[in-house]
Amino acid sequence: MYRNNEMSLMFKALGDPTRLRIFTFLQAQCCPVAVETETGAVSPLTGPTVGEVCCHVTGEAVITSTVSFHLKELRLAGLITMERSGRHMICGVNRDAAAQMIAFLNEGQAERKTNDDCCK
Amino acid sequence: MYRNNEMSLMFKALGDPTRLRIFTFLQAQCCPVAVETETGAVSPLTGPTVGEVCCHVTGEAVITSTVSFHLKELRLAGLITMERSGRHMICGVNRDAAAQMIAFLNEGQAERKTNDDCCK
DNA sequence: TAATTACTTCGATATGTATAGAAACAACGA
DNA sequence: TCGTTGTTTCTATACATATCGAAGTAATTA
Repeated sequence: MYRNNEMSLMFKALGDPTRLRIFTFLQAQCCPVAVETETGAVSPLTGPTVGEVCCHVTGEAVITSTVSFHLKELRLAGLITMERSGRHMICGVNRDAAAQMIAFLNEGQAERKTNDDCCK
Repeated sequence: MYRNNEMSLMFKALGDPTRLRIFTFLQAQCCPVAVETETGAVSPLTGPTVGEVCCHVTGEAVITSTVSFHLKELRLAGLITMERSGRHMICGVNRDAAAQMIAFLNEGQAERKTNDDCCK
Protein backbone atom coordinates (compact mmCIF):
# COMPACT_ATOMS: atom_id res chain seq x y z
CA MET A 1 0.00 0.00 0.00
CA TYR A 2 2.93 2.31 0.69
CA ARG A 3 4.32 1.74 -2.78
CA ASN A 4 0.92 2.55 -4.24
CA ASN A 5 0.86 5.96 -2.58
CA GLU A 6 4.42 6.84 -3.54
CA MET A 7 3.77 5.83 -7.12
CA SER A 8 0.52 7.78 -7.30
CA LEU A 9 2.42 10.89 -6.20
CA MET A 10 4.82 10.43 -9.10
CA PHE A 11 2.02 9.90 -11.60
CA LYS A 12 0.17 12.87 -10.18
CA ALA A 13 3.22 15.06 -10.72
CA LEU A 14 3.24 14.09 -14.39
CA GLY A 15 -0.51 14.62 -14.53
CA ASP A 16 -0.18 18.28 -15.38
CA PRO A 17 0.69 19.12 -19.02
CA THR A 18 3.17 21.82 -18.04
CA ARG A 19 4.97 19.53 -15.62
CA LEU A 20 5.05 16.70 -18.14
CA ARG A 21 6.65 19.08 -20.66
CA ILE A 22 9.25 20.15 -18.12
CA PHE A 23 9.97 16.55 -17.20
CA THR A 24 10.42 15.35 -20.77
CA PHE A 25 12.53 18.41 -21.54
CA LEU A 26 14.84 17.58 -18.66
CA GLN A 27 14.82 13.92 -19.59
CA ALA A 28 16.02 14.83 -23.07
CA GLN A 29 18.98 16.78 -21.78
CA CYS A 30 22.30 15.07 -22.14
CA CYS A 31 24.77 16.20 -19.53
CA PRO A 32 27.68 14.97 -17.41
CA VAL A 33 26.69 13.54 -14.05
CA ALA A 34 28.33 12.98 -10.69
CA VAL A 35 28.10 9.56 -9.07
CA GLU A 36 28.21 9.32 -5.27
CA THR A 37 30.64 6.54 -4.43
CA GLU A 38 28.77 5.49 -1.27
CA THR A 39 25.18 5.35 -2.45
CA GLY A 40 25.68 5.27 -6.20
CA ALA A 41 23.23 8.17 -6.51
CA VAL A 42 23.54 10.10 -9.73
CA SER A 43 23.14 13.89 -9.93
CA PRO A 44 23.63 16.17 -12.91
CA LEU A 45 26.69 18.42 -12.90
CA THR A 46 25.38 20.77 -15.52
CA GLY A 47 22.04 21.18 -17.16
CA PRO A 48 19.27 23.67 -17.81
CA THR A 49 18.75 26.46 -15.32
CA VAL A 50 15.30 27.44 -14.08
CA GLY A 51 15.42 30.31 -16.57
CA GLU A 52 16.09 27.93 -19.43
CA VAL A 53 13.26 25.67 -18.34
CA CYS A 54 10.92 28.66 -18.20
CA CYS A 55 12.09 29.65 -21.62
CA HIS A 56 11.39 26.25 -23.06
CA VAL A 57 7.93 26.22 -21.52
CA THR A 58 6.75 29.78 -22.13
CA GLY A 59 8.94 30.77 -25.08
CA GLU A 60 9.99 33.93 -23.28
CA ALA A 61 13.15 34.76 -21.38
CA VAL A 62 11.33 35.46 -18.14
CA ILE A 63 11.22 33.36 -15.00
CA THR A 64 7.65 32.87 -13.83
CA SER A 65 6.43 31.85 -10.41
CA THR A 66 4.23 29.28 -12.10
CA VAL A 67 7.15 27.34 -13.55
CA SER A 68 8.97 27.68 -10.24
CA PHE A 69 5.92 26.15 -8.58
CA HIS A 70 5.84 23.23 -11.00
CA LEU A 71 9.55 22.58 -10.57
CA LYS A 72 8.98 22.36 -6.84
CA GLU A 73 6.16 19.86 -7.30
CA LEU A 74 8.34 17.70 -9.54
CA ARG A 75 11.13 17.90 -7.00
CA LEU A 76 8.87 16.95 -4.09
CA ALA A 77 7.59 13.99 -6.06
CA GLY A 78 11.20 12.91 -6.49
CA LEU A 79 11.13 13.24 -10.26
CA ILE A 80 13.78 15.91 -10.68
CA THR A 81 16.78 17.31 -8.86
CA MET A 82 17.78 20.92 -8.41
CA GLU A 83 21.10 22.23 -7.23
CA ARG A 84 22.36 25.71 -6.77
CA SER A 85 25.31 26.79 -8.84
CA GLY A 86 26.13 30.41 -8.12
CA ARG A 87 23.05 32.43 -8.90
CA HIS A 88 21.56 29.65 -10.94
CA MET A 89 19.63 26.54 -10.07
CA ILE A 90 20.61 23.60 -12.22
CA CYS A 91 17.77 21.22 -12.99
CA GLY A 92 18.08 17.58 -13.85
CA VAL A 93 15.80 14.61 -14.19
CA ASN A 94 15.96 11.78 -11.66
CA ARG A 95 16.31 8.87 -14.05
CA ASP A 96 15.75 6.37 -11.29
CA ALA A 97 12.26 7.74 -10.71
CA ALA A 98 11.33 7.28 -14.36
CA ALA A 99 12.75 3.76 -14.18
CA GLN A 100 10.57 3.06 -11.13
CA MET A 101 7.43 4.15 -12.92
CA ILE A 102 8.30 2.03 -15.92
CA ALA A 103 8.98 -0.95 -13.65
CA PHE A 104 5.69 -0.43 -11.81
CA LEU A 105 3.66 -0.37 -15.01
CA ASN A 106 5.56 -3.33 -16.43
CA GLU A 107 4.96 -5.43 -13.33
CA GLY A 108 1.25 -4.80 -13.66
CA GLN A 109 1.33 -5.86 -17.29
CA ALA A 110 3.14 -9.06 -16.43
CA GLU A 111 1.59 -10.32 -13.19
CA ARG A 112 -1.86 -11.72 -13.76
CA LYS A 113 -3.94 -13.42 -11.15
CA THR A 114 -7.06 -15.45 -11.54
CA ASN A 115 -10.10 -13.78 -10.08
CA ASP A 116 -10.11 -13.74 -6.31
CA ASP A 117 -13.62 -14.22 -5.01
CA CYS A 118 -13.83 -10.89 -3.28
CA CYS A 119 -16.57 -10.22 -0.73
CA LYS A 120 -18.65 -13.30 -1.45
CA MET B 1 2.12 18.83 -28.09
CA TYR B 2 -1.07 16.82 -28.50
CA ARG B 3 0.65 13.67 -27.31
CA ASN B 4 1.83 15.55 -24.23
CA ASN B 5 -1.71 16.47 -23.24
CA GLU B 6 -3.12 13.00 -23.84
CA MET B 7 -0.31 11.46 -21.84
CA SER B 8 -0.74 13.90 -18.98
CA LEU B 9 -4.40 12.90 -18.77
CA MET B 10 -3.38 9.27 -18.37
CA PHE B 11 -0.80 10.07 -15.71
CA LYS B 12 -3.30 12.31 -13.95
CA ALA B 13 -5.79 9.44 -13.83
CA LEU B 14 -3.20 7.29 -12.07
CA GLY B 15 -2.32 10.21 -9.82
CA ASP B 16 -4.97 9.31 -7.26
CA PRO B 17 -4.17 6.42 -4.88
CA THR B 18 -7.65 4.93 -5.14
CA ARG B 19 -7.59 5.00 -8.92
CA LEU B 20 -4.10 3.53 -9.03
CA ARG B 21 -5.31 0.67 -6.84
CA ILE B 22 -8.27 0.06 -9.11
CA PHE B 23 -6.05 0.14 -12.16
CA THR B 24 -3.49 -2.30 -10.81
CA PHE B 25 -6.27 -4.55 -9.56
CA LEU B 26 -7.78 -4.68 -13.04
CA GLN B 27 -4.36 -5.10 -14.59
CA ALA B 28 -3.79 -8.15 -12.42
CA GLN B 29 -6.98 -9.84 -13.57
CA CYS B 30 -6.49 -12.66 -15.99
CA CYS B 31 -9.48 -13.11 -18.23
CA PRO B 32 -10.44 -14.14 -21.77
CA VAL B 33 -10.57 -11.28 -24.25
CA ALA B 34 -12.30 -10.60 -27.55
CA VAL B 35 -10.24 -9.34 -30.47
CA GLU B 36 -11.90 -7.18 -33.11
CA THR B 37 -10.84 -8.56 -36.48
CA GLU B 38 -10.92 -5.13 -38.18
CA THR B 39 -9.09 -2.92 -35.71
CA GLY B 40 -7.37 -5.53 -33.60
CA ALA B 41 -8.78 -3.86 -30.50
CA VAL B 42 -8.88 -6.08 -27.45
CA SER B 43 -11.71 -6.02 -24.92
CA PRO B 44 -12.28 -8.25 -21.90
CA LEU B 45 -15.09 -10.76 -22.14
CA THR B 46 -15.35 -11.36 -18.44
CA GLY B 47 -13.79 -9.68 -15.47
CA PRO B 48 -14.58 -7.92 -12.22
CA THR B 49 -17.88 -6.10 -11.91
CA VAL B 50 -18.14 -2.63 -10.40
CA GLY B 51 -19.28 -4.29 -7.20
CA GLU B 52 -16.18 -6.47 -7.08
CA VAL B 53 -13.95 -3.48 -7.70
CA CYS B 54 -15.68 -1.60 -4.88
CA CYS B 55 -15.20 -4.62 -2.69
CA HIS B 56 -11.51 -4.79 -3.42
CA VAL B 57 -11.09 -1.10 -2.70
CA THR B 58 -13.29 -0.63 0.35
CA GLY B 59 -13.39 -4.17 1.73
CA GLU B 60 -17.15 -4.04 1.92
CA ALA B 61 -19.77 -5.50 -0.38
CA VAL B 62 -21.33 -2.13 -1.16
CA ILE B 63 -21.11 -0.10 -4.35
CA THR B 64 -20.13 3.47 -3.59
CA SER B 65 -20.58 6.53 -5.77
CA THR B 66 -16.94 7.36 -5.09
CA VAL B 67 -15.63 4.21 -6.76
CA SER B 68 -18.12 4.70 -9.58
CA PHE B 69 -16.69 8.20 -10.01
CA HIS B 70 -13.11 6.93 -10.14
CA LEU B 71 -14.02 4.22 -12.63
CA LYS B 72 -15.48 6.91 -14.86
CA GLU B 73 -12.31 8.98 -14.62
CA LEU B 74 -10.19 5.97 -15.56
CA ARG B 75 -12.50 5.21 -18.46
CA LEU B 76 -12.42 8.80 -19.74
CA ALA B 77 -8.63 8.75 -19.59
CA GLY B 78 -8.73 5.64 -21.74
CA LEU B 79 -7.14 3.42 -19.11
CA ILE B 80 -9.97 0.98 -18.60
CA THR B 81 -12.96 -0.39 -20.44
CA MET B 82 -16.44 -1.04 -19.09
CA GLU B 83 -19.17 -3.03 -20.73
CA ARG B 84 -22.62 -3.88 -19.61
CA SER B 85 -23.47 -7.52 -19.13
CA GLY B 86 -26.99 -7.88 -17.90
CA ARG B 87 -27.26 -5.94 -14.68
CA HIS B 88 -23.52 -5.85 -14.23
CA MET B 89 -20.79 -3.67 -15.63
CA ILE B 90 -17.67 -5.67 -16.48
CA CYS B 91 -14.44 -3.76 -15.98
CA GLY B 92 -11.18 -4.42 -17.74
CA VAL B 93 -7.87 -2.68 -18.13
CA ASN B 94 -6.87 -1.22 -21.48
CA ARG B 95 -3.46 -2.83 -21.83
CA ASP B 96 -2.61 -0.67 -24.79
CA ALA B 97 -2.85 2.45 -22.62
CA ALA B 98 -0.40 1.05 -20.10
CA ALA B 99 1.89 0.12 -22.98
CA GLN B 100 1.68 3.68 -24.28
CA MET B 101 2.71 5.12 -20.93
CA ILE B 102 5.61 2.71 -20.71
CA ALA B 103 6.67 3.60 -24.25
CA PHE B 104 6.42 7.32 -23.50
CA LEU B 105 8.62 7.07 -20.43
CA ASN B 106 11.07 4.81 -22.21
CA GLU B 107 11.43 7.18 -25.15
CA GLY B 108 12.33 9.96 -22.75
CA GLN B 109 14.95 7.76 -21.12
CA ALA B 110 16.49 6.89 -24.46
CA GLU B 111 16.40 10.08 -26.53
CA ARG B 112 18.94 12.58 -25.31
CA LYS B 113 19.69 15.86 -26.96
CA THR B 114 22.55 18.21 -26.37
CA ASN B 115 21.46 21.48 -24.83
CA ASP B 116 19.55 23.71 -27.21
CA ASP B 117 20.44 27.33 -26.62
CA CYS B 118 16.97 28.39 -25.64
CA CYS B 119 16.05 32.10 -25.51
CA LYS B 120 19.56 33.48 -25.92
C1' DT C 1 27.65 48.40 0.31
C1' DA C 2 24.42 49.14 -3.23
C1' DA C 3 22.60 47.42 -7.27
C1' DT C 4 21.62 43.55 -10.20
C1' DT C 5 20.52 38.88 -11.44
C1' DA C 6 18.21 34.59 -10.66
C1' DC C 7 14.99 32.58 -8.40
C1' DT C 8 11.40 31.48 -4.54
C1' DT C 9 7.66 32.41 -1.55
C1' DC C 10 3.42 34.81 -0.39
C1' DG C 11 -1.35 36.17 -0.96
C1' DA C 12 -5.33 36.31 -3.60
C1' DT C 13 -8.34 34.12 -6.66
C1' DA C 14 -10.61 31.03 -9.59
C1' DT C 15 -11.16 26.47 -10.83
C1' DG C 16 -10.89 21.52 -10.19
C1' DT C 17 -11.42 17.27 -7.43
C1' DA C 18 -12.75 13.73 -3.92
C1' DT C 19 -16.29 12.23 -1.01
C1' DA C 20 -20.82 11.08 0.61
C1' DG C 21 -25.74 10.57 0.64
C1' DA C 22 -29.91 10.73 -2.06
C1' DA C 23 -32.24 10.19 -6.12
C1' DA C 24 -32.48 8.25 -10.69
C1' DC C 25 -31.97 4.63 -14.02
C1' DA C 26 -31.52 0.06 -16.32
C1' DA C 27 -32.06 -4.88 -16.49
C1' DC C 28 -34.04 -8.74 -14.79
C1' DG C 29 -37.20 -11.93 -12.10
C1' DA C 30 -41.62 -12.81 -9.72
C1' DT D 1 -46.06 -4.59 -13.75
C1' DC D 2 -43.87 -4.31 -9.45
C1' DG D 3 -40.03 -5.00 -6.80
C1' DT D 4 -35.17 -5.96 -6.52
C1' DT D 5 -30.39 -5.67 -7.85
C1' DG D 6 -26.52 -3.27 -9.79
C1' DT D 7 -24.93 0.88 -11.03
C1' DT D 8 -24.80 5.92 -12.30
C1' DT D 9 -25.88 10.72 -11.77
C1' DC D 10 -26.98 14.68 -8.94
C1' DT D 11 -26.18 17.93 -5.22
C1' DA D 12 -23.62 19.73 -1.64
C1' DT D 13 -19.38 20.41 0.56
C1' DA D 14 -14.69 20.60 1.84
C1' DC D 15 -10.27 20.64 0.11
C1' DA D 16 -6.53 20.87 -3.40
C1' DT D 17 -4.40 23.09 -7.37
C1' DA D 18 -2.89 26.33 -11.03
C1' DT D 19 -1.98 30.94 -12.03
C1' DC D 20 -0.51 35.68 -11.39
C1' DG D 21 1.65 39.74 -9.52
C1' DA D 22 4.19 41.47 -5.69
C1' DA D 23 7.38 41.01 -2.27
C1' DG D 24 11.28 38.51 -0.47
C1' DT D 25 15.87 36.08 -0.64
C1' DA D 26 20.51 34.45 -2.15
C1' DA D 27 24.65 35.03 -4.81
C1' DT D 28 27.37 38.03 -7.53
C1' DT D 29 29.10 42.33 -9.47
C1' DA D 30 29.98 47.36 -9.55
